[in-house]
Order: sequence, then structure tokens, then C-alpha cells
Amino acid sequence: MTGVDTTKSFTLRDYDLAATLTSGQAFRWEACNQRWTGVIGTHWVRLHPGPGTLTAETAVPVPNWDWLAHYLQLDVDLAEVTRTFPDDEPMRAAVAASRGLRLLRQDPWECLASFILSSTKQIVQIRQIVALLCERYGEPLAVAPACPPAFAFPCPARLARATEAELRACKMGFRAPYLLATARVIASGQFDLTRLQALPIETARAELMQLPGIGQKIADCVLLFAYGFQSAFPVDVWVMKALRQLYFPRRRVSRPRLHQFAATHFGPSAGYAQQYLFHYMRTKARQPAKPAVT
DNA sequence: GCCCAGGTGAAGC
DNA sequence: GCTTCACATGGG
Repeated sequence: MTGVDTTKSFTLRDYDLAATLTSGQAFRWEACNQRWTGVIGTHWVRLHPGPGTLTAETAVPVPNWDWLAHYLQLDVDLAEVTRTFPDDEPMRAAVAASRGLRLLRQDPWECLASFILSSTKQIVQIRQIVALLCERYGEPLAVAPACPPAFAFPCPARLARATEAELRACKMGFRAPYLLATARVIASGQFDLTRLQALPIETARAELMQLPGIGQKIADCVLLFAYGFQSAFPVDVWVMKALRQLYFPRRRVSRPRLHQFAATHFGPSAGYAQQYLFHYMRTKARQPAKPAVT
């Protein structure tokens, strides 16, 4: 049946929702007995994964669900993506360790602001900071009965009106001036985030890096997680560790050389490959004593 | 106490 | 061009 409704079911293949929502791309999803609650734009939404299906529930009836299918990238053929990965041992291990891991397609501003807050922070702490920011500055949203309150991610104009001290009070430390300055540049209209979509990746990256607090790593996260540039390859401490341990275990390679290697080795969907390496290293670190199975 | 966390920008060689 | 350092804050 078509029409306005508060629930909708989708068929899914090769989709590990839990791995995807906890793999350090997005910072607002909460798990509660097999279900995931989050906010996409101005929609509060709850997701119930089942075998081969996904049921989504909103608080307010919606006329269509394109926003959700787009966010979750439901029509991406994952096998086609992983086929483009280099055929080497590290990639085989990383893919085997997290089948169904996906990339989301997020709102550019939320993604940009969240990753400004990410520098030298653990994912749990990034989540805390983002939650505080949304509680204090985001618009309240309708939620399903008996659910805790939810808020939209605050727009640039709202954060631009805050003071640095107020933002520091959200536990973001030295990142506060970066977030504030970037919010102000965007709120002023001098910098148009929507324009980047149509640019070549190198130009879009250079534009993002003009913003205060955005270096190559955060720029690449935004290019990959928000704009869908699949060749963007963010190199954080975990991916750096993956490159060193898995690809160059017995010699010391400089960071610039590793960047150079990454830029050519992983192919057209390098960003996806990067997400598998990231998730592989993090989950491996949590469970070190897992013997290989035949 | 210690080391580390999805870094950036500035200063040093 | 490449490396080092300060910058807040909290988890393990």
C-alpha cells in the first residue's frame, strides 16, 4: 500500500546494520533490544532489522521514505564494491571479518561538524559531545510514545550564535574555536556546502580544507561519508596502524609514503576498503585472542 | 600516574 | 618536504 504511514519494510541483502551504525561514521545511533534509534535530518526513526528485512518506524507519518533509503544506501550492491578491492591478504581478512559493513550517506553539515569534534577523541566521547550539542542547541523532535527526547543536529546559524565558552561547556575542549569559526563561515553564506557535490574530488577537498579545523583527514571523512566520493581514503590512527601492520610489517614507512601508497593501492572504492580496515583493526583490538578457524 | 583517542596548525629543521 | 609539539578531556 502506498500513502502516508509511520512504518515501512525494506528487503536487505549483505547489510550488517549494527556494524554499520557503530563503525565510527555516525555518532547518534542508540541500540535498545535489537533495535536502533536515531535521527536523520528532522526525522526521529527506529530501525528493526530482521532476516533479510529492515522495518523502519517514524514518530510522525511520512509521505515517502527516500530520505531513509538514501541515508542507508539501500540500493548499493555491496558485492560489486568489494570486488574492486585489491586481492591481497589484509583486504581478504578485513572483508571476512565484517561482512555486510556499509557506508552511510550523511548530511554534510552534521558530518563536518561531528568530525571537527572527533580529533584525538575516542568514538564514545565523540558521541557524548555530539549528544550534548544536540540537546542544548538542536530543535526538539517528535518521538514515539515512551521514548526519550530527541533533537535535530543544530544548524550552523544556531551554533554561530553560541560563544566559545558555551561550546567548551559541551566538553569539546580545544575543538570549540574550530567548530565555532566554521559554523560562522557557513552561516554567513561565504561558504556553500551544497556546491561541493558537483566538484571534482581534489577541488572539493581543497575547498573543505579552507575551513578552520579541517585538515586532510576530516575533509576525506566528509567527502566519503556525506558526499559519497568513494575514492576518498581518510587516514586516522587506526588506518595508519592497519597500513603499517598489515602491509609494511617489517620496515618503517613515513606517513607521507603511506598516504602515497593508500592513494594508489585500493582502487575506485578505496573509501569502502578504508572502512573495512578501520573496523577490522578496532574489532580485532577488542577481541585479540580469536584463533583462526579452518 | 600512564598512554591513547577517526587531528590540526604552527614552528622547527 | 618531513617531523614535532601544544591543544582539552576522559577511558582503560
